Amino acid sequence: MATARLRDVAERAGVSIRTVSNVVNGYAQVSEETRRRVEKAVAELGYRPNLLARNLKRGRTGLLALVVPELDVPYFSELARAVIAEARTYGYTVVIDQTDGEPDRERELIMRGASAALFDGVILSPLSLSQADLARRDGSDPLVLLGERIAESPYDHVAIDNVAAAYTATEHLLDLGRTRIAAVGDQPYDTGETAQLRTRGYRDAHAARGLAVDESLVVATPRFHRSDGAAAMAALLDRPDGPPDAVFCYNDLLALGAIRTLLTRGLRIPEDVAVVGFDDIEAGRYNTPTLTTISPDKAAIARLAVQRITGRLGDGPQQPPVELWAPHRLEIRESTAGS
Amino acid sequence: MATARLRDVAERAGVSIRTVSNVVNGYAQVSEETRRRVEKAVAELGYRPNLLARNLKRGRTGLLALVVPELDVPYFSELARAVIAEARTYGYTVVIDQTDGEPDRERELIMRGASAALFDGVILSPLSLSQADLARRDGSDPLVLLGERIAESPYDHVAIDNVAAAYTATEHLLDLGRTRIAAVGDQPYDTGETAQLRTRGYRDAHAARGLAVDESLVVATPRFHRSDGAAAMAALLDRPDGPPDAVFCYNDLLALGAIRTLLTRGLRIPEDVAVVGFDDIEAGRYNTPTLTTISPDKAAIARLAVQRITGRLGDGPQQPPVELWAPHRLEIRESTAGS
DNA sequence: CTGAAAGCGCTTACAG
DNA sequence: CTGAAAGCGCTTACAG
Repeated sequence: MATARLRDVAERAGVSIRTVSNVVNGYAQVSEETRRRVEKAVAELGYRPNLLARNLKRGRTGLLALVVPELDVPYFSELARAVIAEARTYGYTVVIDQTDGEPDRERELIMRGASAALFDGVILSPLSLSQADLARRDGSDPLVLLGERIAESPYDHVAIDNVAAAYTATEHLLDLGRTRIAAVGDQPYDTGETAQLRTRGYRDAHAARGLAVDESLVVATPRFHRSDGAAAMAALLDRPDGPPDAVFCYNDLLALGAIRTLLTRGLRIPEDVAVVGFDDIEAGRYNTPTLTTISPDKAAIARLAVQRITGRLGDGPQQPPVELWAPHRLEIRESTAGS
Repeated sequence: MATARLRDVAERAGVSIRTVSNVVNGYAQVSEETRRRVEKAVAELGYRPNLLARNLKRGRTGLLALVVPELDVPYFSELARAVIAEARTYGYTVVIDQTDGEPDRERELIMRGASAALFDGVILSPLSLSQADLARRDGSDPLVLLGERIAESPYDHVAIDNVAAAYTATEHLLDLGRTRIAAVGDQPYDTGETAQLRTRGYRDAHAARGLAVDESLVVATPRFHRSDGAAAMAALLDRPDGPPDAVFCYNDLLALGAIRTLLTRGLRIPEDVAVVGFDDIEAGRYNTPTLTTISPDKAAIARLAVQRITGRLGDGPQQPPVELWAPHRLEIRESTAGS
């Protein structure tokens, strides 16, 4: 009974399945009397259309997949909110998938999502799939990547300018007169492209003022969690040459972890150590001290990504892949400006 | 070309579609030579099985939906992580949907999810759908609800004991000698059932000691966000009779918002005001002060919910709906214990 | 306004 | 080991 089909409804109502389909979908004109009979049968049988069958026939599902590494990293959940809102304006429902950065899962999802008809399109924020991996695919899937196009890639990319953002963040610290600025969150390996771009911005800002970078102040972290930031900060404080006077963390979570360590050790923020984060998550706005951060325009990222996906869904001529840039700005708060 | 079908592969390889299906799914024995031909054709055509068609035929999708009000509320994203992990052990992929608490969306999702074949089952954390609403459905869907069964309901429920948890939290504050304990997060309306249970626990703890509750200290908040907690705390501080000496917030986000307000106003935590939250999200563990909170066993919630869903998916005899309880405990940290 | 029928792309008894 | 064929539950020209 949980599985009444169109045919069952038709039989019960004494009409053809075509007619049932018409009333269920609100198509065409159906006589009042027939409609009533059909609706009665639908109710009695508890009929609900099988979406798999409908989608198979229609050739679309109305579903967009958003694939992110970690949902409990606020940047991603906040981005998800923006994507969901944007997709709805196009009539799409978004369904979210978390990969935990496992390459197999990321691969599986772009396969099953983009080209296996389950989803009409996918927006992927790759973590363990390097840009090079992605460049190997043929690009015919409705897939938009979040993050700069580093290697040549056959897909659309939506990103903020990480080098420029990191440059701005570092410059802000330099403007404050800080001279020993640590950079926390480098990822000097294949899939750490975004982190590497931020490191580049950090270096460029120093170079622009003729300042040398103390390489020991550039610290790598395995992931971008609070615990990584706390641990990195602890290591920085334990250095024989004393603590840095500022820290640029590659995301807000790292910064929040670092702040916890600083406060626990009795250091003052920003007097002793100024801290800048990246992402502008809500937690940073309610932390004490509130967190200075780079704020990427998440709504813009969502808008560009969804637009690009839906644009590829029609039958129009396929456009060549592009790289789209969303704006960002520096949000100055207590962790660098005092209260 | 993006849409090569089984038939195309079969033609190219010069075999029947049955054979192609066999090699694609790794079924049966296929001669080395045939397999090679088929694999070559698959690669050349870039063939990937249409999952919609496969699922329609197989009668299952391997997809579980987790429907939550807000993904950027850390409790839900942390819960999502647990559900995803648990579901994987059963071979299920979970796909997440955010309703923003809109009743229409919650309704749509349980319709399309549970009984429209897109998902094999759904785990729903209802916000705007009251228990009464849910009780009206027929219960034949593979649907598990998160939250206590308040009204009679035909579905399985998985929850923690909110009354007991709130009782424990309040008792902890009373044990500290606090006498004016505010409760922040009441929702005295139809869909605020969980909040109301927490208020009941708060009252019971007072009653158990023969203490009267100052009704003006029970404050409602529209939602459970940091901003709501900050605003509620500000209002509490502005009272003519002075601030409370403790606050029990119905989730950690409210507590974090309240703490921000307290710190901004120059009050000391816990000396002037002790704060207890609910949920045990990561942010509370890195906040300064770290947050005392009720820690629901999210892994247990996930385990029970997924088990229950998968249990309903087989062909076995259907069991009557049950109410399952996950454990919780009080996690004492700096916001009540000092540092 | 409504029927009979083809077909979306698969899987899988049934034969051989 | 492999084919020919039915059917999962829909939608939708094509007729009438």
